Amino acid sequence: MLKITRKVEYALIALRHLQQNKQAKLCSAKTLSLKYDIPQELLAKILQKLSKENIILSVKGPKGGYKISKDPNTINMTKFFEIMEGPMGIVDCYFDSNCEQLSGCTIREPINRINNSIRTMFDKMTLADITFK
Amino acid sequence: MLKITRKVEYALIALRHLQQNKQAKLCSAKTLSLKYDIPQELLAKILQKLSKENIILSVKGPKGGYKISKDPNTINMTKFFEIMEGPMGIVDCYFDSNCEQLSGCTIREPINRINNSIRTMFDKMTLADITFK
DNA sequence: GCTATATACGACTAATATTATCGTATAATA
DNA sequence: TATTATACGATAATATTAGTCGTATATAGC
Repeated sequence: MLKITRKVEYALIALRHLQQNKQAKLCSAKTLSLKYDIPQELLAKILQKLSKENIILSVKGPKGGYKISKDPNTINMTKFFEIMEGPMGIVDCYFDSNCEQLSGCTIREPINRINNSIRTMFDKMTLADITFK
Repeated sequence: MLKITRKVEYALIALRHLQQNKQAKLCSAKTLSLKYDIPQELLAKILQKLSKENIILSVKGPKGGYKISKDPNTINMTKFFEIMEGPMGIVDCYFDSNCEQLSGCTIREPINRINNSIRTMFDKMTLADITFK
């Protein structure tokens, strides 16, 4: 429980690399997958998602690849997690209105307090805290 | 990601009930499962685990059941989560020394900082924050 | 223009983890 | 001794996550 997924791990490793190894230089999915032993197709998809959200920039063709396109200090971890995996919460009830427990659930309020605490914590952290420090 | 499991949810709902409905009175797994629409066998196992850890007390036989046996103010959420699901961390690397990435992993330090933040947060919360408030 | 290399992306399969059920044993009440 | 309850290991069902495959598109270099 309370685990980040490998997708998120891979994304962070890749972003850290892109951040630290000269912002100007392009780096391909293949290069990263070999260097960090990450399945290439999977990493490619992750990078595509990050590119779609303009966190990194992609260039097609030979000599193509990815590079950082946004200051990682400007992206907080809540946003990053939600880009990677959708709405973040330790339970789904806030987003999933189909929960058949909803009416009888007795722990929604306390759970939401925990949710908010976690959110607040991640709101205060930025990608740079992970990719640079 | 970062979700609590249903086992934990069920445990919290049951504990809240036991806590609020007269500490002295025994309550069976069946009663709770009917009231909160939780699969009986599953709930029973959860209660057995809590009983093994002396958070609740179990009594066998007809008229048997469970009741709170420890002040929920004395059990912090880190301990509770670890009773329910084992070691808590947003990644396994701290516990799983088999991670083949370990040597090359570049995000262990920042990830551990997040881990510690979450732990610290849950260390400060007690079961009573959920079962009573 | 052609070839090689790279991103883009949807569909699919495999692996793993979670959730739930079943069977059987034991204890205690009446 | 019949009934009701906990104890617990084994297994089945389901959901989630991880990884693969096929195809399309862009572009650099020859």
